Amino acid sequence: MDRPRVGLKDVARLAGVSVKTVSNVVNGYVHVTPATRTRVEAAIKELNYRPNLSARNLRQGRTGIIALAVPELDIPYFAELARLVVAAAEERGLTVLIDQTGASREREQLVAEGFRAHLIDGVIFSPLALSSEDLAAIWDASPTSPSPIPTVLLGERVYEGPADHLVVDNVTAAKEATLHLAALGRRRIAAIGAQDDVAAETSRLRLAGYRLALEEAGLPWDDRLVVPVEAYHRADGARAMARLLDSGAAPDAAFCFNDLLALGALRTLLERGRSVPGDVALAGFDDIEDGRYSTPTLTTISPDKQSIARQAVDLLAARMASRASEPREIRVPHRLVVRESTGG
Amino acid sequence: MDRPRVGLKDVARLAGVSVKTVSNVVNGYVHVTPATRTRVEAAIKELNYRPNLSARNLRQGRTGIIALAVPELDIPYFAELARLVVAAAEERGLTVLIDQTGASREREQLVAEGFRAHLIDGVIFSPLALSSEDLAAIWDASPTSPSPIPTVLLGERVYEGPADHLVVDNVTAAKEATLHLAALGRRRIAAIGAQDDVAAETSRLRLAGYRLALEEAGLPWDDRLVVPVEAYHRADGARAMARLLDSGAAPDAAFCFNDLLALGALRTLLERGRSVPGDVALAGFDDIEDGRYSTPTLTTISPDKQSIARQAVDLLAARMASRASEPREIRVPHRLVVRESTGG
DNA sequence: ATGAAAGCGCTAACAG
DNA sequence: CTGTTAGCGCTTTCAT
Repeated sequence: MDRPRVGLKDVARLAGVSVKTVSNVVNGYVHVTPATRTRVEAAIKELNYRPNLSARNLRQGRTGIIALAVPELDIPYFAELARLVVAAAEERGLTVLIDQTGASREREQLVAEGFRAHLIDGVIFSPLALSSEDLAAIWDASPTSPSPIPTVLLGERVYEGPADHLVVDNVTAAKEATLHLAALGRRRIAAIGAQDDVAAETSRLRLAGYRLALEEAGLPWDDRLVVPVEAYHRADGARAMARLLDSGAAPDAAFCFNDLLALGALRTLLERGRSVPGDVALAGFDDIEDGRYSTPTLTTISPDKQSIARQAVDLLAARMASRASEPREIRVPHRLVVRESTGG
Repeated sequence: MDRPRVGLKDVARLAGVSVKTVSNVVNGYVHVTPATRTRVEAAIKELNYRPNLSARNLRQGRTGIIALAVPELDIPYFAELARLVVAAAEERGLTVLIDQTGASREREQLVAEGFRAHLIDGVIFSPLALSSEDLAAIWDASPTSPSPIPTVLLGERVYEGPADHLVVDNVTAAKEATLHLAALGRRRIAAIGAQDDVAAETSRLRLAGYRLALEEAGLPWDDRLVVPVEAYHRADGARAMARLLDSGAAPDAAFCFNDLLALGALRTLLERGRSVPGDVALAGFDDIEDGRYSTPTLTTISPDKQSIARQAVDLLAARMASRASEPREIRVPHRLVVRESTGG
């Protein structure tokens, strides 16, 4: 019951041609007589031949596999992104291997180092725990070390190195969201999602946008309204809002640094009998599906994920093709989507 | 700026040993003098050597990669499952390649046929569109064809063939959920998630459980309360509930065949000013995170996903090791989790 | 404990 | 248009 190993040679023998011809047929080369082509195809079918990808990869020096490194698959934003990236890659004949880093610095370092070198041709990387310094340390390492694996970085401009960046304008977007809350007449706008970690670039930028918005709206900065979180999950948002309410300095609005935090905060508010947006208006970031079906539906910043996925794959493909191109930075559009949680 | 290709040979030369010795060191074989081992390791580090996995795979005839084939990653149930499977596989030194079938029959057929043969050693497969007949057609095909790729099937017992099954007792679970609703005194319990498709085994089984529960509770069957859906997304649940309400034959409870449908239905109910569970009690299936943070929180059937993931990988590993084992069927435990949507 | 050499299945030169 | 042949980088006998 062992799987019979059938190779090009076997097909060639059966079809009465050479391996080269079979190879040509398999790879869809043009210069093959229809007659031989048919014969070869019949033989392939009869033997149920499958090309051995390992061998092909070995020969060609590439695998056609790219990695998508994300913190966690069950964060809806990354799940949605993953689906889109896989689809975009498929159109280009690339296979995607998804790597979950768990937002761990160690795992992310491995990814950046290209620990699966020779298995993957490139990586689309959404770093969370890694700082700019970490990346620099890895990529600028020793001059004798191989040049880094072709990489496209998602989310922030974290490193001035040989990688393309696909960035969302976090500062502007956060500012827009906060200004929207201010425009509703809210005066005590909380920010949920601050992070102490030096590597938390996203958090820093969104906080900066929040701060700018306060200034522009003429609202005072209040430390008690800025709530740090450990991670960007629903549970963290729920806890953060509970802390705010318990502190006595209750807000009348909150800008949450992602939708999951907002959904957690929403749960806490409703659980405690507050109305949204009546008592507290809520805005998030990411535009995940959940926010379109929660009650109230969630106002959010919507980055163009479709565009992120497509361009990430395009950039990576280009970079894999010609190793030596200049690093490019592409700004991804976003828009504020107003829904019920801010009375839209 | 081309990546210098460094191979075993280069390391061997630098360390002043043979390739075999380097290979031994890399693979952690025992019979190596500490002295040589150190020397080799230094050389590896200096050259930044990475073993070429394609070559290793070619030689060994296996890749250490398994596929997880699921309909869509941004269905939270599958995202959660994917995370767990990836983690479990990693513990066993396996890499997971996630395949999105989009619930398309064609794509699922490819997976079952092992279209990435020689790249993946086995597959954990959650078929949705494929019928038992489809699988039989593929696997029993011709006697000359190679034996199918080691496969573990998730979800239903779809095929009496050389694959292991990891099944949730859908009938019993659906019955439990429906009986729970009946026990609340609800008389007009809707079923959301019926599917016409012959291949929709899940739907059929959950519907069967619903029917059994009605009988046991002495409730009449009412066709108008059984709502078909196209897919198992929030939007379908929302539409289904809208249809129910518009039909005039409004239910006082609904068993939704998954949590996403329930969340969609919930949205419609709240949007139209109905109270949950006051006017309509709601139960789902899957126990995804969302249901723990919705308002009201969602009563649901919780299959042990951790156990599914772990056992799927274990079964697959065993099957890959010895091709000829008897197909096994393992029942995964589930429990009813009562939350606010049924007044828990 | 280490070395030499064969060959996994494929593609890319190069012939014919 | 098709055939022959040489490796891709690694593991694995078989020697030593």
